[in-house]
Amino acid sequence: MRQAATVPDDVLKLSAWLPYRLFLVAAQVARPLEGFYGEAFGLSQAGWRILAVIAERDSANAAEIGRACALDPFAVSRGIGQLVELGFAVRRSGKLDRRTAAVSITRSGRNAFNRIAALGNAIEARLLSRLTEAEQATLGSALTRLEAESARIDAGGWRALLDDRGGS
Amino acid sequence: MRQAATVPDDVLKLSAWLPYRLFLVAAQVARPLEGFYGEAFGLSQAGWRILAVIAERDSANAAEIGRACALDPFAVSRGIGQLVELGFAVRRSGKLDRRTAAVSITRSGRNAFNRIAALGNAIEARLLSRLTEAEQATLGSALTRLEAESARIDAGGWRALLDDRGGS
DNA sequence: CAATATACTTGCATCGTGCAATTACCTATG
DNA sequence: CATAGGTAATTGCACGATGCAAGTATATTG
Repeated sequence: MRQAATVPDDVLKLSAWLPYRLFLVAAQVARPLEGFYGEAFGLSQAGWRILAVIAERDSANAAEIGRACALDPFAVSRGIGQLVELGFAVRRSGKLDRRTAAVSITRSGRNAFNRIAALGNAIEARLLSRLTEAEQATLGSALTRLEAESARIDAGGWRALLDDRGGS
Repeated sequence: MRQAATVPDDVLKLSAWLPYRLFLVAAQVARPLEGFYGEAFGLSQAGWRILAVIAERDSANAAEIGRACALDPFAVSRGIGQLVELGFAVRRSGKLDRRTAAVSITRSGRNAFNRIAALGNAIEARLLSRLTEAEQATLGSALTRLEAESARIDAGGWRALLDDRGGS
């Protein structure tokens, strides 16, 4: 009964694998929200993210937006285009560097944002209602470190993952 | 100075919004993994998820697979098709109900799975290395409840979110 | 004042996704 | 036991998202 060879230590149970669990919650919660802003405003996911970013700034250029919501320049450009078409944002060419454009939210963009944010907050509240205050605090602090570590993992690529043990 | 009207309680800061934070970690961590199994095996995300599911079962039909990895029947069918083409899975028509097919992993499918799972485990280890044991336990238990609550949110759709206060 | 670099945009080819229609099969009913 | 209706899975097609090459406009540098 040399069964050991058929049970490698590489087992991975999808439903218990941390990245999948995070993905699952994020995906399940994103669907109703996307449904809402899609139907109500014809907004794409990138459009919503960008709208949220410019809602909390006076203005931002494409690079800043991309950094703030993890979108590549192409997606940012198209997302801004969509918001401008919808009348939710305006582009003004940058005063200092005219290759950049200062994007800002319009009044009707802010109205849309407020409606979507209300739903977003309701979703977050539903999730948090299942956690104690202590758990919420722990989760928040843990997520900060997970965000940093996942950014490093992403930056390193898969080749870097196969040999090295642990991190700094 | 009736400024209150211009500062509604609908503010939502993307970078502090729980669903976005979960999404961000999941997405950043998924990219290197997808890069790996995409280049190495020509596998899609659905293909990888299905492979992981049939790796832990003797066989499964499409409906079971879909339930286990949150994929709709179309995606499952196409994912299985891909795995069969790659030689990673075989379909045998179900003995009890011949509308269903019993899908099982092949030897070479398991080889591929083991290689990918090694990477997946490395990623998870990197993430967990940033958390204390206590935090890992709290996160695990919190995620269980978040999974359940997000499933309810998803099932209810966005209309159910706008009026009701709290949950059960 | 070229030459090169940067910020962003556009076009195009490709791929994933959603949905209607289809096939094959099972089950219940008269 | 024929058939009507339901279910599991698949396929075709249309559409939108995504990735990348190339283009435009502007800035910077030697």
